Amino acid sequence: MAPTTAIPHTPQNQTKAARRPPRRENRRQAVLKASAALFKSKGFERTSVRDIAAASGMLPGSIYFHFRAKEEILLAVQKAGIQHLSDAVESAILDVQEPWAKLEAACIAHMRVILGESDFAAAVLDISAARNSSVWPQIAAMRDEYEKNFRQLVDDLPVPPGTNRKYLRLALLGSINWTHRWYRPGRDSPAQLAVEIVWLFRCGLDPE
Amino acid sequence: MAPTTAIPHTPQNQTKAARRPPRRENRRQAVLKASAALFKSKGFERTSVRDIAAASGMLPGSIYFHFRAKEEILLAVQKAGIQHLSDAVESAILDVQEPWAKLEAACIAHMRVILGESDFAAAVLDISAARNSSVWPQIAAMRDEYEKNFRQLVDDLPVPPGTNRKYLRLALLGSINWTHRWYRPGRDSPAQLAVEIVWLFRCGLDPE
Amino acid sequence: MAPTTAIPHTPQNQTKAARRPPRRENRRQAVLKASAALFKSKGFERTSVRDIAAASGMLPGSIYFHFRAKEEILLAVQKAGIQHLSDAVESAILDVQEPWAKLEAACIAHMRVILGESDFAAAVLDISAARNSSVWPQIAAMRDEYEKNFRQLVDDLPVPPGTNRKYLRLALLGSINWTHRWYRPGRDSPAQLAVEIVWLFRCGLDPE
Amino acid sequence: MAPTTAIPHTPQNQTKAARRPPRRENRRQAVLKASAALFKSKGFERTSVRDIAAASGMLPGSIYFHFRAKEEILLAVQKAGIQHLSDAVESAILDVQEPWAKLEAACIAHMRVILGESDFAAAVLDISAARNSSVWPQIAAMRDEYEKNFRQLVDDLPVPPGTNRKYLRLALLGSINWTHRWYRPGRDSPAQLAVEIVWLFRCGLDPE
DNA sequence: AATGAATGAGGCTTCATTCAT
DNA sequence: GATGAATGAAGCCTCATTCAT
Repeated sequence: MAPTTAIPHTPQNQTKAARRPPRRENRRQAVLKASAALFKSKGFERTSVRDIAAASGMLPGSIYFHFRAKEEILLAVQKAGIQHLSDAVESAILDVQEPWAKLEAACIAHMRVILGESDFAAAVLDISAARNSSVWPQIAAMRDEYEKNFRQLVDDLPVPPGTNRKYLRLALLGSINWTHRWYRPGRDSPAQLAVEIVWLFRCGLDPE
Repeated sequence: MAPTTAIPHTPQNQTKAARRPPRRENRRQAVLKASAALFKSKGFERTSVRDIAAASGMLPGSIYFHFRAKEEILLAVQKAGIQHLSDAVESAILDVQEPWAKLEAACIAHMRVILGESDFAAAVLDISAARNSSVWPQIAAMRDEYEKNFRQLVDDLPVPPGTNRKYLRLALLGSINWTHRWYRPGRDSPAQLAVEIVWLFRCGLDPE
Repeated sequence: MAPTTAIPHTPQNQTKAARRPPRRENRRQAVLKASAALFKSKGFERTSVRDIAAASGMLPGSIYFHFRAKEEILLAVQKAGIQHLSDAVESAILDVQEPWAKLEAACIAHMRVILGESDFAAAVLDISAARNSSVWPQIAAMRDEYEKNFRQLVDDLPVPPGTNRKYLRLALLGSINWTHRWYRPGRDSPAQLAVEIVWLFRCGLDPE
Repeated sequence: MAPTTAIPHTPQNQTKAARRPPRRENRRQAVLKASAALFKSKGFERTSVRDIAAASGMLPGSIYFHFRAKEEILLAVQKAGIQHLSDAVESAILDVQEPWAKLEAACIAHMRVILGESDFAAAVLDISAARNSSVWPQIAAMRDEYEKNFRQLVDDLPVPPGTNRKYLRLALLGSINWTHRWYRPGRDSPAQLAVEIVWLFRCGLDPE
């Protein structure tokens, strides 16, 4: 008991061990946020480390205290973007049971992120810088891991026998991800778009 | 036969008008071909003018006899790629009348090009370098022009009333273009893939 | 005796003077040892303060508690290396009287150190970093001081009149120091090498 | 015959093929010369590519038209230095027959170069930058090749049976090369120094 | 005594581009 | 038509050092 009454006077001590890392982590996050925004607007290759430093309120050399190389920033941005997507999708499907509803919920969550304001998600969709970088293997692994969610969702769908589920999944993902090339906020929300697209796949068009 | 006897008197003129331009054009095409291949494998930004020159059998300075700037090469590559697509699609739908068959023919042609060996088409699908370049407006205009084909094809489709044809078109294009991110030559040919995807949109999945 | 009775009242003083400095001195020695090893294997310029810190189990900033600048580490390493040599030579010649035997003893001691495992001595022989540093004057002074030993030894030698003792000394030192560029532990020990070399100078080769 | 009368009007053509390379070669030599001087006075690591460019009358980027990397300049400087030595020694011993005289001639030539004004030879003797560079294997090979000359010269010497010729050679080379650490132009010339040193090895000191 | 974080200058190198020849 | 040589800006990154804590 004595200790517990003695320590309250020095709350810094307790928080020091808990706050220091956050400090560093904050700066790191600042770099990532600035980088994601720059990557989105100018592309990875056209963004210089100087740009990133300036946007993060640092000097160029300081970036290298937090990241070993420019490509490690790319990796971290991609990781964060995929994590955003993953978190959103997983929490969206948590309480949904019916297969089509579950898929729809996942698509809505996915699309809300990629069409939302997250610069991170935008970075995920621009694959070309990632594919040509030295960290592509790691990025590809994370992407695959994320796509497993959709594989499961599509596999659970009640579809006519003979349906190629792989093509179905990839066609759906293509339709959905392609939206970020043309979508502009306006009449329809990302969620409505998701619903429409899932509906297209579900019901088809042929009136006959 | 007559020409061969008539022309010999002005050999320079003829060679100037008939041989030089081809020669120059040949070199230009060589640069474009090499560039498209390099852009495909390394990306635009990671391809240097030196790389292009080396792959074209020239020295760096010589490139500038054919193009005013690196980004003009990008523009020309994109133009050629879109032209390939356009030619293929237009000739494919020429003799087809039925709307769904016509769309299918277009998709098959489109997909054959983008999944084929044309480095030019691959360059077209990597939008990010183009979007961040100074020639993006011109590239965007060409892409739009090409997509008009598909707008027409989708508009001619007999679909249930209330169908959002814009979303349908974009979803279809998304599914189709997305293939170049995952397709590997093997069991199914690009044409079969196109058929499958169009079928998905046409018939839907819901067994009920 | 008086001091020992006066001090017990201030135990802090004693521990401060007797315990803390050793601790600090230990860390300092650790830095020097790590530095000597790194300088030997990578050279002074290619060794970063970070390298030294890591090899000493510290962080970069901590080095500066013990040394004001990287070049002061170089100075300290050189000083330690020369001290090793000096101690070895002085104790080796202590009980030897005969001039040639005395020189031989010195050479054996010298060569044992420079061909031994002391990273410090190796640092001494790599003159180029030292010569280009800002602490070169101090280093040069220490080297000169050490070489005085050999000057004395050579001056005491009974040699034919007309012999240029300066050249003799420098030729001998050259032969001896050069060994560290080619010697590899094996058949002959450093001491045997020293004996051979001194013998060469003493007896000459010309059979006539 | 006709051609020979037609061509004189364009003498540039002929010289173009013969002068262009020299032009490039001249600039390359300028870089090497400036580099050797800078390496001698500041050391390789403390010499920046900017320094070299400035001393060669170029901009930093231009250096890389002539050399692929800073270390390739080091390699070229070392190569030139060793070539100087090799040429000097080979031509010096060409007409000498008697073994001791031949060795002496070689030593004189060698020492004239290393104590002369050639910045290249000075670079050769500063081994530490070379040893820590990535081009060390190539440099080491060239050095070995050069030292073979001396191996031959020492092997041809008439010496008492039991003499270790390897140690003899290395001791002699040590004495000779060490001079560049202490020699200052003055009373004795490099050649006189060489004679004295060879004499030391030949005749020994022991008056008995 | 030591550390974490940052600094800012400077390192080597690449690059698109130019231009006399 | 093409080349060789150079340019100069900018690229990524490392480094010795500092300083509040």
